[in-house]
Amino acid sequence: MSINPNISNLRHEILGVSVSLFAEAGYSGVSMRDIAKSVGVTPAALYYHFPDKQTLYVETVRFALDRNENQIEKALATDGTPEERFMRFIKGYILLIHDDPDFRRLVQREILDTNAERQELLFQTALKKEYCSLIEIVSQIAPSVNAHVMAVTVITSVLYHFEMAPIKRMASAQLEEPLPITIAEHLGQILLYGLKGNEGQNTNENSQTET
Amino acid sequence: MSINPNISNLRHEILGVSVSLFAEAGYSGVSMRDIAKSVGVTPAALYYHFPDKQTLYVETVRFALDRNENQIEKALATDGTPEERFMRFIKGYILLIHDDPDFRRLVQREILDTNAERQELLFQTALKKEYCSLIEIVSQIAPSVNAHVMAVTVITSVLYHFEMAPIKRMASAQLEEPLPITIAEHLGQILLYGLKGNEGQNTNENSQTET
DNA sequence: GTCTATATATGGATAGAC
DNA sequence: GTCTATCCATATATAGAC
Repeated sequence: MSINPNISNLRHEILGVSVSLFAEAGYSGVSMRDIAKSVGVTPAALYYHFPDKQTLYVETVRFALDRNENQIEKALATDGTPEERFMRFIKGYILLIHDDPDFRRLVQREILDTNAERQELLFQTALKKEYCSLIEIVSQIAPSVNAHVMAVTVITSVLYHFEMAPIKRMASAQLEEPLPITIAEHLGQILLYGLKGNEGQNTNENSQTET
Repeated sequence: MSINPNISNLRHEILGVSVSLFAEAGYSGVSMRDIAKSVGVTPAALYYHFPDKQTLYVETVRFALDRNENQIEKALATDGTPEERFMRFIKGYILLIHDDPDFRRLVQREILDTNAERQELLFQTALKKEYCSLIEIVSQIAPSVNAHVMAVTVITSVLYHFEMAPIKRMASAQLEEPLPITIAEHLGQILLYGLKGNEGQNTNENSQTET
């Protein structure tokens, strides 16, 4: 949405290439020379568009967030029943996270990052909305469930699901990876039943199955 | 503890320091100088114990895995009902992942890593056992649930839960972080009910089960 | 086994030509 | 706006003294 046609093409090309490279190797795993080479310019050209590597990196993260903003908005739409919103969130995010692996990995790297300032940027601009929406939805569906644990469970489940694909293949060699929408439906059902099952028994002093 | 007293103390000290540093900043974010400085020796001393940085890194990952082997074995014990095993897995892993944040972050970095060889090492020595155990347990509890989706959901939920702590704090400022055992109980209930709720869908007669 | 000293490569960043 | 050329800090790794 915020793409201004007046702004140089090279700037956008740099950002697009940077998303891939930083997603693949992380901030310190990519040099300005790597980026310049991938774009097909000299390192000096990068410094015309960005004052330093740190700034280029932050702009890269913003760029990756921006290009998924529409999808994110759709997944967070507030119409429908809480159950519908819950499933829409999971489907929307699984698709988003599946379709843009560079975005997914960049977000995962940012979460691992210890730079407080950059983490603040990511959490404020990306994850906070999702988290608060989930808290709201979950509280409506099942007030007695710990909404924080549930929200975190949903976010981690969608955000990291596809990173486990290699394990699936190793455990059952000729397993064909299901379509993302199929995964979303299974995941949504599991988590939705998890919510409702807990709601069934509100007072849990001995909350586990009898042994 | 599998620490062999015959092996040099410095080697172990290097590995211990390396776990922290690599967990914090990743492979390319840590230099041999950084490690040497943290240990209190010169870089040359590192090269007496390890041929190069790559090898030191791989040994560091092994070291971090080894020091948690006992806990992992306990969490994977095969006695008890499937439901008991399921809860034991979640409790054991949440505790392990909570108590050794360096191990947790190192594993997360390895999962993000694109080096196929190193990923194979991690998946074979650490994650495969967990994954296969979960597939087995889940199939016993709820044969009609997609066991792969469920196993991946459980692993991602425990492995990444604590990385979302900053978000929790941002969303509700004075929220006190609950004890790991409390988190494990909530998470276990949600996921166990998710399993059973889905199972109820097909064969609707067992609301109360085994002894 | 650990140090000093150093070879050699690669990193971020800038000046000035065009 | 992009390039050539280069500065300078930092990186991995090794040789040889002790």
